[in-house]
Amino acid sequence: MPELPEVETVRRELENKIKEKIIKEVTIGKTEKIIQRPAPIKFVAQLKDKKIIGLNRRGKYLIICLDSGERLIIHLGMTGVIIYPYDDKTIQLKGLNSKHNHLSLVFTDHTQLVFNDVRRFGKLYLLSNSEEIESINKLGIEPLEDNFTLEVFKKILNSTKKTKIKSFLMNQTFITGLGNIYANEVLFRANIHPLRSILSLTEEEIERLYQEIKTVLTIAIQCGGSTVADEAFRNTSGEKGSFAEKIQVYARQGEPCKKCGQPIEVIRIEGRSSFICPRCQKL
DNA sequence: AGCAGCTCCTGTACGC
DNA sequence: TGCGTACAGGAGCTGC
Repeated sequence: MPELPEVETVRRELENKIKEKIIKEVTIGKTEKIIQRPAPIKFVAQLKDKKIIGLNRRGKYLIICLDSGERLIIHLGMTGVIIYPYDDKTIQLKGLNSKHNHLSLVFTDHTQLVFNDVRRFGKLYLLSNSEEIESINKLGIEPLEDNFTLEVFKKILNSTKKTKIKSFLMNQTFITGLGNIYANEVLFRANIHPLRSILSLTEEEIERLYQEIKTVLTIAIQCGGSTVADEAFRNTSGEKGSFAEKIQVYARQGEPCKKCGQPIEVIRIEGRSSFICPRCQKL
């Protein structure tokens, strides 16, 4: 699923490709629920004739800035993909079906950008320059920004001591950008069991955790994101990222731990699969 | 406060 | 072969 590194990969690629382009035509799919606001008719009308001046990211949200001061905000959900330049024939080769296209932007140079999302967990917003949304306002700190220091990390941990560490990492209001794959990887690499409470963590473990959050996300961005078996992450050209090869625990149940050889186990935490090495990550 | 459990959704994998 | 079912999970929600 797209987490911070995947969204950042899309942002970087897309920024080079679509900056300065002017939207000529806007088409939305039948599933209008994906458009959170404004109402679909207004959403389409307001995008028309706008020029793209830059792309930002906040957590897992992609923010496309327009010359009008408005922002087109995209959350990829589980299976959302942005394809540019879009071509009806070639997307099938990438394993995508055009019936799941939910937004299409045709630019004045006749190239096309498409947002495709099979499971429809993605969300689209078009906000005026002053408009804000709660889901972004409440997001926590960006783990790759300079202000995410060890001291700040400890302070955030201190605000919610009883929470289990996996829940903490997955909760976007503390640190934003980690999803199930990277939360699993970070905990494995730091040798910490996902059910450990924050209160139980030693100073050393907290430091390892801090380092691994930054390391894992940085490596993943360098790899252009990840793609695992059931997951459809593609960059904007439809290519798969290469972080998948570096994954240590996610979806490896039954396979030997890459550190000690013990079979990886899977447990469910808050409805999500957690993959652990029972020897390296003790409760 | 924290968490279990449910919802949204479709494609894939599996058992019979 | 085909049908039913479980599963994948980001985020928002209810309710204990």
